[in-house]
Amino acid sequence: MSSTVSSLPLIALVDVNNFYVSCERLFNPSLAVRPVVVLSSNDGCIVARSDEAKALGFPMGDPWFRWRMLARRSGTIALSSNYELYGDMSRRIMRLASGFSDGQEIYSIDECFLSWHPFPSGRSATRTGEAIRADLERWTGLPVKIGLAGTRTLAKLATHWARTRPGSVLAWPELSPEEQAEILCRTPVSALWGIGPNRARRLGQDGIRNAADLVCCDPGRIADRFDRPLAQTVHELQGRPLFGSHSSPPPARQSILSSRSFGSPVTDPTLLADSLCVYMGRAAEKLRGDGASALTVGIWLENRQRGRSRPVREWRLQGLARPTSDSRSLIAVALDLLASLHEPGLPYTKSGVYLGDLVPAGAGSGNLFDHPDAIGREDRLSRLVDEIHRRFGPRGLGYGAGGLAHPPAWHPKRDFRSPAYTTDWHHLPLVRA
DNA sequence: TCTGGGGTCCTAGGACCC
DNA sequence: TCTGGGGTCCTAGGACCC
Repeated sequence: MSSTVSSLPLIALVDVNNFYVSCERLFNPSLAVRPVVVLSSNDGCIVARSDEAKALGFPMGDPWFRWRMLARRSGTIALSSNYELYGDMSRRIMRLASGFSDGQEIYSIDECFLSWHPFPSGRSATRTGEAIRADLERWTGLPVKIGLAGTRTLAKLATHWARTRPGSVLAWPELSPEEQAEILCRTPVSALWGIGPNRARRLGQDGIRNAADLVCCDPGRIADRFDRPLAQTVHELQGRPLFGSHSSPPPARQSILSSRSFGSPVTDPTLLADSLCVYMGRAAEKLRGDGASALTVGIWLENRQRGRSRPVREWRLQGLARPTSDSRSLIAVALDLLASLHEPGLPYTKSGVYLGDLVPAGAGSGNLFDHPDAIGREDRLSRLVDEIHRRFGPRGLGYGAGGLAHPPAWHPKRDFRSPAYTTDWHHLPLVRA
């Protein structure tokens, strides 16, 4: 195989290693060589692990209480999620990464796709990846791995194996056919992007166990026997890109959710209302940040009952007469819905809000009965609140339906939280000479 | 008493991702 | 006793229509 890629489109997946743990380690060097896990909101589940913690057997996504004893015995450090820190570090590294290619799509808080169309002929994909990795690490301190390939599914696969490479970079087109075949053989289908436990089990029943088995399949037959998304995965594995075109802008968000589990069960309707106000305030701010308005508002409440494996979740949805992004209007709808949903005495464990049918702000807004000045006033007030949040943080000013206590009684547990090193002056680390 | 066939739209729920 | 949060897409089934 030649050592360079010809003039074909190329996609790179940039993935920060153990992102949450790596963020924590940036500001707390004593974590550097110790096993570390980061817990989800409410200190519920393990959502990130250092390599040392992985080696000890801490699993992803499992409830924390099952692993507390192992943590104590092994000297593993557990930290609550610090989303202010992770969000800020994510913005920094994404902004830097966007400068390396023609196109960028931010896929998650710690991953983005970079694309070239075409990739310059004669240039080495491997060396390009290595240069990006070195710059990102130098500028942010965060360790990354990079996989490059002609399709996203192959770029994902390449990133999965990049950890085994000296420079943490793997360019699929620059591997020999033998190397490619070996990787496909050694990759179980469950490790491929888009194949979860369910599809892996069904494929196994047909004797399709690894990526090498799957890449030989006819996508049409896979679509008939299984489903279309799986057939698309086969297409992509064979090197024909389907997911995301190279030039189209990333699709607009279709819905916004905001929810949290309560630190302890809540029966008081005033506290439920307060939680919905806070979540709707957040969701509406995100909505305005997208330059969008919503036509559907929803809320849900959850209660967990003994003996039931899954919590009971009850929804209420409401269509709006005109699209809006005004926090107060959206909160008013949410509180109306709460009145019809809430059952007195039931101990709720979680609440959430939903904004759907999003349209660009201004589209179809206003009707005969709305005074234009009123719409302008709503908009200016919401944007003023956004500005206050940007300058003074979310506690600077908020919408409330009851509780002013801080932290509110329903607030999730965060017993092991680190400081907001990069977003709060009071949390700046001090260096003593 | 008899009671088709095909289309669309909506919703709930499942599968998957990080 | 203690099980996250925020998304996307697909499918099946019911309601409805002609």
